[in-house]
Amino acid sequence: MNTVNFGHSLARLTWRVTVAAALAAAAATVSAKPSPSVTPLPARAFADCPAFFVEGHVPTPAAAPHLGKLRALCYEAFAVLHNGESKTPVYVVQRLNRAAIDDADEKRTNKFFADARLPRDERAELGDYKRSGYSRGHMAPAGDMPTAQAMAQSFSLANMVPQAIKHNGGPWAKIEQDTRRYAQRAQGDVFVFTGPVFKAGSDTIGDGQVRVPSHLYKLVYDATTHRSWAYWQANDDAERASKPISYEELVQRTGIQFLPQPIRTSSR
DNA sequence: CGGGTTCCCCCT
DNA sequence: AGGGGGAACCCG
Repeated sequence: MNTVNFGHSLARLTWRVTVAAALAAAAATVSAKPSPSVTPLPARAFADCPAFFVEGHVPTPAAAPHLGKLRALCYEAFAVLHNGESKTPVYVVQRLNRAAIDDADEKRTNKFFADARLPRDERAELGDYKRSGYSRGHMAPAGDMPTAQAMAQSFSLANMVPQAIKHNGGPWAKIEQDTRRYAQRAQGDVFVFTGPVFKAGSDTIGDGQVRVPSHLYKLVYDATTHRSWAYWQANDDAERASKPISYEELVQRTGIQFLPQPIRTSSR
């Protein structure tokens, strides 16, 4: 219901969802007061798509509010660390380069779907977003997708957050285009992490209570020049273009160490 | 449920 | 003016 069966071509892909439920159950018995606990990522998280991660480093969020059951999802052109509590990504990661962007000329499909690889109680449904007042905002943008299959996959709600409509089509769209243009002119690989940040007591949409982020970020890391910068935007229709922040500042604000340490990185 | 159409807003 | 990010509505 409200999900998409990709059909034979995708079934052959042998995607695997890395499930951390067993670890979560074990962790729950450890502490009598399991206040904000985070499901530990299994050692083989993203084992099916290691190429999206800088030197194989899988960023793991520190314990924080609204971080629930974490699952690792591999797609053809991006990977999602999904949070079953917020029913959104923690982050979505892409590895872009000139060849990939030169291929990114697929026709936009607009076929949004609930991702059947996630348990029902951990995933957003189409009905949660309908008439919510928010748009279904891509984290890995449709405009970056190099193949028809990747384009279709990008419309998974596991790649979405409830986003202020004017923000999505306004300053955020420009950030996506700027990032795409940068990757097209880059010498080599550019890693991009995109995700939401939630305030305590944030709003939710729909019966499924999909959490509405207060901010969105997009980290760009050029693996050739070792330059990095991050966009940090309020999820608000009144938000305007703003100057990027440093990698270090983004780590402070999110509690997520996106890049392996030690790493040489400088601002743009 | 699929597909097509119409509309909206923002940015270049 | 055109393109890109969407929503909502209609119709088989």
